[in-house]
Parts: sequence; C-alpha cells; structure tokens
Amino acid sequence: MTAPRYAHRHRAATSDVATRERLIDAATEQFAEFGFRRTSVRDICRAAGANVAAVNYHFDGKLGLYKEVVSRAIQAMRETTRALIVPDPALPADERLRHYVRAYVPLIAAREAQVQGGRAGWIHKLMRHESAEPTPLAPWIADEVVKPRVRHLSRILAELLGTTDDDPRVARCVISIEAQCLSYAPNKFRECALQGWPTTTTQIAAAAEHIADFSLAGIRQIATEHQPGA
Amino acid sequence: MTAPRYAHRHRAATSDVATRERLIDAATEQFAEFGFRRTSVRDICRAAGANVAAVNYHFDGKLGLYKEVVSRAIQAMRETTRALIVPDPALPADERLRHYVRAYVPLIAAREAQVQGGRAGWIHKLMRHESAEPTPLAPWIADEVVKPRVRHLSRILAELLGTTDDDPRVARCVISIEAQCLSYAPNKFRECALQGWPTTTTQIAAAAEHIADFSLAGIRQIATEHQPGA
DNA sequence: TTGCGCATCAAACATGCGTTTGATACACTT
DNA sequence: AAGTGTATCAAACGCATGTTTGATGCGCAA
Repeated sequence: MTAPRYAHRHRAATSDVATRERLIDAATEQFAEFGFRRTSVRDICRAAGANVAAVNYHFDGKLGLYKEVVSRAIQAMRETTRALIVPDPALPADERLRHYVRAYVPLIAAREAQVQGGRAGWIHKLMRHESAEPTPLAPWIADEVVKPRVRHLSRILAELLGTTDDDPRVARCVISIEAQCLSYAPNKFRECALQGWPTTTTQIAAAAEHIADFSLAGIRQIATEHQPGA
Repeated sequence: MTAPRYAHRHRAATSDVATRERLIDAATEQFAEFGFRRTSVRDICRAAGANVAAVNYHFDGKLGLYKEVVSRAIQAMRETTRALIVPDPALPADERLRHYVRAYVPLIAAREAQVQGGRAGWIHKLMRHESAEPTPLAPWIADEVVKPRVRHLSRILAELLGTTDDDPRVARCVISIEAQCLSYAPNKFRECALQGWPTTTTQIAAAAEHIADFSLAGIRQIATEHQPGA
C-alpha cells in the first residue's frame, strides 16, 4: 500500500539508462551551462534523479564526473574539428579559411547547450568556461581541442603568407582570426555594451562573412610586410 | 606587560590610513585578481588588517565594497580613456586608430594588478572578470567604460568606411578590432594552447602593430564591399 | 539458505562563505 | 562626571558546498 522505497528502480525501468549515464547527461548540461565551479553536485543529482552520494560512488568526486564529461566532449569534438577542416586540402588556402570561419562562428555563437541532436554547441560553451576559469583539466582540453585547430589554421596562414609555421606573423594572424570568431560567443557584458548584438542566424552568418573578408585582406597586407630575416 | 588589546590602533598609527581606505585598497587588489565571486570578505579583511565585520560596518556588505571599488575604477578609467583617444581629432582616422590600438593593447596585456603607480592594469583585469562573470554592476560598467570607447571607435570606422555610425559594417569592424585587442589579455588556457604566447613588452608592441596593420587592411576591404542601400 | 558485492539511500560531517550580534574601548560633548 | 556616538572586536549564525558514513535492499554464487 505504501509507496515503494526504491522508486528509482521503477524510474530506471521507464528510462532505461543506468544512474551513471543519467548523471553524465545531467552533468554535461549543467557544466556546459554554468562551468565547473558554479555547478553543484546536488543540482546535478537532482536533475538526474539520483542520490547526492551517487557522484562520489560512481565517479570518485565532482572532478571525476567532470573528467568523464570532458572526455566525452573531446571525443565528440573530434567530429566537429573534422567539420571545420574542409575535406579537400587541394582547395586554395583562402577557401579553406572561409570554410573554417563559416563553420566555426555559428558553433561559437550557439546559445543553447543541447546535448542531444548533433548541434554540439555545448562543447564550445564548456570550453568557454574552461577558458574563463581553468580547471586542472585545462591543459588536456587545450591539447586535444585547441591545438589541432591552431595547427590547421597555421598551415593555411603559412601558405597564405608564403612563409613557414614558425614565423611569428603566422601566430599573430591565427590569434587575430580566432579572437574574432570567439568574440561572437554569447556574452551579457558585451551585449549590454553594444546594443544590437548579432543573434539571429543571418546576422551570425553575416558576421562570419565579415570575419573572412576582413581577415583575408589583413593577411594579404601582413604578407607584404617585412618577412623576418631567415 | 600583556600585548595591547587594540593593536590595530598602533598599526593605524604607523600607516596613517583609516580602516576604510585600507579595505578599499585590499579589495581593489583582490577583486581585480580574482573577480567578485572568487574573492572572499575574510581574505580582504585579513589583507587589510581589519576585522571580518568591518566590511559590513563600512560598506554595508561585500557588494557595497565592490561598488566602491568599481566607482573608483570608473573614475580612474576616465583618464585612461582620454589616453586612448588621440588629442588631435584632426589627425587622419587611420592614425587615430593606430594610436588607440598602440595604447590599448599594453593595458590589456598587463599582468600585474598594481593599484599604485599610474599603470592602471587592475582596471582592465577587473573588467575582464566582469565580462566573464557579470555582477549586478555590469550594466553600469558597460555604460561608463565600454560605451565611450565603442563610440570613439565607431566614429573612426564610420570615417574610414565612408559611411554612418549605424551601418552594421561599423559595428562588425569595431567588434573585430576590440576582439583582437582583448585577445592579448593574460589567459592560462590560451597560453597552454599556443606555446610562445607573447608576454614581453616588445612582443606586445609587435602584436599591437600587427593588429593595426591587419585591421586597417581589413577595413579598406570592407569599405569596397556592398554598402547597404541607403 | 547463506553470504557477498553492488547500488542506493537518508543523514551527517567538515568546510567556507557573507552576515549579524552584543560587548568593549575610545573621543568627544554636555 | 556622565552620556553619546563611533569604530572595533571575538564569536556565532545561517546557509551552501563537496564528501563521508552506515544502513538497507537486491541479485547472484556457493
């Protein structure tokens, strides 16, 4: 007559994922939304319908759970990186750069951290938090996510500048391009500083086009300047 | 024979600033270093040699103290903004842009939050935290600090593009330039992603020069493109 | 049936936080 | 001398956090 004491068993029957998986899902969403520090274990467990102790039992603590989430992010991110890198490396370098920017900016500007359904905006939200307030996992993420993209951009820019990867102008151009792309990440502070901050899909697309035009002209200019004495 | 119970009185005699002022100084340093959220009242009071209750007594809470710090930041910032805006508005627009970038980037890249001694890098560290994790004071700071600079840049860019302030291309170019400047802010995440991140004064100066060259070429390119039908 | 390991639970623990309290000493006025 | 307001103090309050504990039910092997 009384309610069953182990109701979670019945819930697990309706949604047939183990507690572990439900915790990872809930954690992914919340870590992406609020970052590691501002996300509480209790909130994750409430969202997952699990006990507070479950995180320590399954993941040996909050950081362990975060590590699991980041691991999956890195795994999923490999696909995203492939989407950023144009399939045909024989295309002209400026076209490869355009492809990168056009694919990258909408991901950066994504406002929803939906875990399901392909559009993996949550990964970039997570990385943004990691950049603003690094955790012990920051070097790992930087290695696995940022460095491959930087390498890709560096190759393109070395080609466009007619120089080699280690030319400091390459690094500076990479920074300029990455900075412009990242600047379209949702940010309350910038939004109230510049009214009319781009939000719609077409505005974001226009911004990407702007970045490509702007940067390609900038690169051509830099290419004409003093190449450092080899 | 016993130690005097009100030793702070003696300390106040050696450094003749009131507790209030010492609190503001300590708070400025810590808020700039760690941001509002990650700074604790207890740490501020310890650094100021004051009692934990002093913050509530003098400033009516942590946020009140932060408000005082931000108020002084905004006041000091007006000078900085003047330094960014070239004295002679009759100079060509590209020279005014170069002056802005050359003065701005070293401030952004400042690593020490020294409150004393002119070089007010702490203000930009504080603003960076406010941008990453906005407090209720964010709109105020945005109004007083960011908007004047955006207006200044917008005027320059409207002139360079041969258009008016409300042209969306102006806003996009402003974002591109601000993004590049801000990207040289100290950031552990980027530093471990790109080895050889610029840190020395000469590297920062070279970065500023790069941003100016890169952006002026980009602007010229954007100027040739479709001006939206007036 | 017994025993063992696994997963879960409610409850408590330890810590850190911003804030409040009530007492106390001092400077100054009346 | 008595009274008053200001500034400071140690201590505690209330809350949120990550983590730990010991008990409980369950499935399964011996």
